Amino acid sequence: MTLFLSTFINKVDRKGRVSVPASFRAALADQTFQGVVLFRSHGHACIEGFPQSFMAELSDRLDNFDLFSADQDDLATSIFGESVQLPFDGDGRIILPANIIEYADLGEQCAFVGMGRKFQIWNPSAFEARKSEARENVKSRGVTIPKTAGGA
Amino acid sequence: MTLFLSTFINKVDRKGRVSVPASFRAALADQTFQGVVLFRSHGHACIEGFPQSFMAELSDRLDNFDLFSADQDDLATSIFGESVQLPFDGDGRIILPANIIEYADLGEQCAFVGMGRKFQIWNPSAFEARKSEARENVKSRGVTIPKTAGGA
DNA sequence: TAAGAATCCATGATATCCCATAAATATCCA
DNA sequence: TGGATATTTATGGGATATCATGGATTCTTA
Repeated sequence: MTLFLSTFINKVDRKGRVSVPASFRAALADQTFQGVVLFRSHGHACIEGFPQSFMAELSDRLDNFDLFSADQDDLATSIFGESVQLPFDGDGRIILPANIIEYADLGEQCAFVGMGRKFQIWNPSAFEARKSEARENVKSRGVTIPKTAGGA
Repeated sequence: MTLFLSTFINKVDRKGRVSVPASFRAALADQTFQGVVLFRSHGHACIEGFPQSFMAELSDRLDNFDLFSADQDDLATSIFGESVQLPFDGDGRIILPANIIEYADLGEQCAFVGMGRKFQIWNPSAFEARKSEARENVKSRGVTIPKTAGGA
């Protein structure tokens, strides 16, 4: 199992610690770096989470932009420049930095949302809204999954 | 045999456990992940069930989208965020999460309905109603099965 | 030496594993 | 072919391990 699936709501304690769901940890077990990489999402008030090994692929994908384009520069800055690498403690928890908590408006709880090869961290009630929005978009815009390469 | 066929009604015990029909398990025997992936159906008050490999395929296809595009995000949220991955215990049972039981209104029993490459889980009496509805629709609208992909 | 981090330990809840039973099915052998 | 014996299944219950969580203790380092 290597995919991040399902949604888990865990508690953020007074120290900013939160358990990464056990199944997410299992999906990260084969990594050399035992932990996650987080950065603030561009499109939403949430946090993007990746395995450390996936960051290399992200970099490759960014190279498909023109090397000196404004877009490439912006993305690289906001992703690599702002990402944080958070190791698990002995009990599978990470400590969320203050700016992350603030950006995603995380309170006592946060939602870990599986997105396949990555995941997101949300304020639970904000995610509820996001969930219906996503479902609505898929339906109304008729978004489908392309069979092979070449999708939008 | 790799298809889910026929309908089986099994008991949901006090712990929320239910046996996956043996023939369904046989259809999943070649998988690396020994278990099923479930999510709430959009069209009906039932649960959709898939082999985990199906999710892996979806993930591969999603990789054709730009990583942070709105479409990718919407699809990943509504597909992966809302699914759950349930492993078999030693006796071929799974534990149904509370929100799944609630959504499909499952009581003491549930019906596993083979649908070919996927299956559905229903409240048995709700499924009886659904069955006659489906048969009626097929008859009145003269629905048929197209020869290959991309039919009518 | 005080503030913040990292590590360690305790605990209840829950999932996982293991075994027992009974019914249904399959298998075997005279 | 008949009938006795194995296997497989679905189901229930209890023991055990895991997980999320909170708090305490040790370690850094400013």
